[in-house]
Amino acid sequence: MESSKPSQPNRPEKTAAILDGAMRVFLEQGYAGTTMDKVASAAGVSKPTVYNHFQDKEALFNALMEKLVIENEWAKCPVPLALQNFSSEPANIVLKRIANEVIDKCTNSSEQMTFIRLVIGESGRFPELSKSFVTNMDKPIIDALTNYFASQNIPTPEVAARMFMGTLVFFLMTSEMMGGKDIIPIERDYLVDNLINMIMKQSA
Amino acid sequence: MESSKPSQPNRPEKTAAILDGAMRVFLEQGYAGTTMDKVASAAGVSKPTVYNHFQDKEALFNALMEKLVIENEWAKCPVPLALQNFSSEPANIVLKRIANEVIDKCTNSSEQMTFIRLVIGESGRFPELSKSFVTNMDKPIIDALTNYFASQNIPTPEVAARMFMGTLVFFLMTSEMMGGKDIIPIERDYLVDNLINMIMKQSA
DNA sequence: GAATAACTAAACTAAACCGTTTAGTAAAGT
DNA sequence: ACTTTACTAAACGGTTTAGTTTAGTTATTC
Repeated sequence: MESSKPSQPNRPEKTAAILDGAMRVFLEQGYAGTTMDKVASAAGVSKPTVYNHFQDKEALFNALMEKLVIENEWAKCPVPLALQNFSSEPANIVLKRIANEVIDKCTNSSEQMTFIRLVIGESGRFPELSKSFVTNMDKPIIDALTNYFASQNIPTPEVAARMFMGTLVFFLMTSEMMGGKDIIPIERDYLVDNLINMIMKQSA
Repeated sequence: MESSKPSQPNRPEKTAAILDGAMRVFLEQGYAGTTMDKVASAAGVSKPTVYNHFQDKEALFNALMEKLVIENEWAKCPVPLALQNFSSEPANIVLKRIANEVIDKCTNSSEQMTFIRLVIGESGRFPELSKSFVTNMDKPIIDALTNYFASQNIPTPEVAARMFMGTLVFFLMTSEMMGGKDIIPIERDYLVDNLINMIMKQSA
């Protein structure tokens, strides 16, 4: 007779393969457009194995998104690290590099954009997911920027941090995500340079 | 024998009823969560009638979204109108009223938020929809703000307009749409006042 | 009063999909 | 050799859904 916990983790490498396949399908097709057959096929795994590792489609989706949110390179790499290591450089140089890294991360890999689209699109049905996104992605960036602006004697650093990120996010959303590049065009460097200028003028 | 166009518009009031019912269901359930039975029921109409007025689910969705985008009160009401009629008042008063109207429009009616969520969430599958959104919603607002900031001698009015809207949109997205009100809290008036302050300081 | 146009209610078709089951395989331990 | 564990391939059951069909109703018009 088996012990009362039959749901022992199976082969961990299979779990990883399933999550990897699920990532590709979910990011490409959205939640509703994803079928468990496609996930199994993309993972190189049989469908029952998927159900041995995850209870159902929703549990798989939640596990995947949690993983993507937590170990996302976006939150790990650019902003908090850049602000702690290079804060001896001039502020406009530091900020410009950060802005360009944020923009590049989104424009170069379409996965980043698709991921955010998915989080927003499903934030009605999966409110915990979007909260986790804010906690693990937005909050570290806003906190790091706020501290940095405070160290640069910007009078209202929380506001400056939100203006900085807000302007970049709005630019990315309208230009890239929603295909508005040619509808309300603006040169990227022109926007970034003047955004930084406007904020940094406050410290003088 | 009927003329070669059998698809004459049926009773227009039925068309309106279908669009109205479809609006409620689509905004509440999203594209995938919406069934044509629910639409027919919400519209007080039989399912074949839905299909007599619209070719299929996708055509109905497109027609509805096009209508919502074009005749949206958001694009009609606050920004362009406010800027043309009251531009004799002090700039910080005008901008504060606009900011509050934009925020109120989104926080008071959950439909506005759900609508935007839907547009973003489906912008992968319906790219024309999001482009239409940018054209009819973002562009008029950005253009009006740009002209206004130019009239107030702000040096880079296009950038200021994007900072203004970007900060508000970022605030609404993180706080309201993604449930981050308590995760990265900021007082609304504090944000709006200092956002306007920062921008208007540029004209001096 | 017959014909027509727009509609309704309800049943139906065809396909998709979630999740399960069945039967069987490969590898490891005992 | 026997059992157990983790898996595969394929089929299946039940549900949901887009879209259609059928039969009948209301209202208008000729």
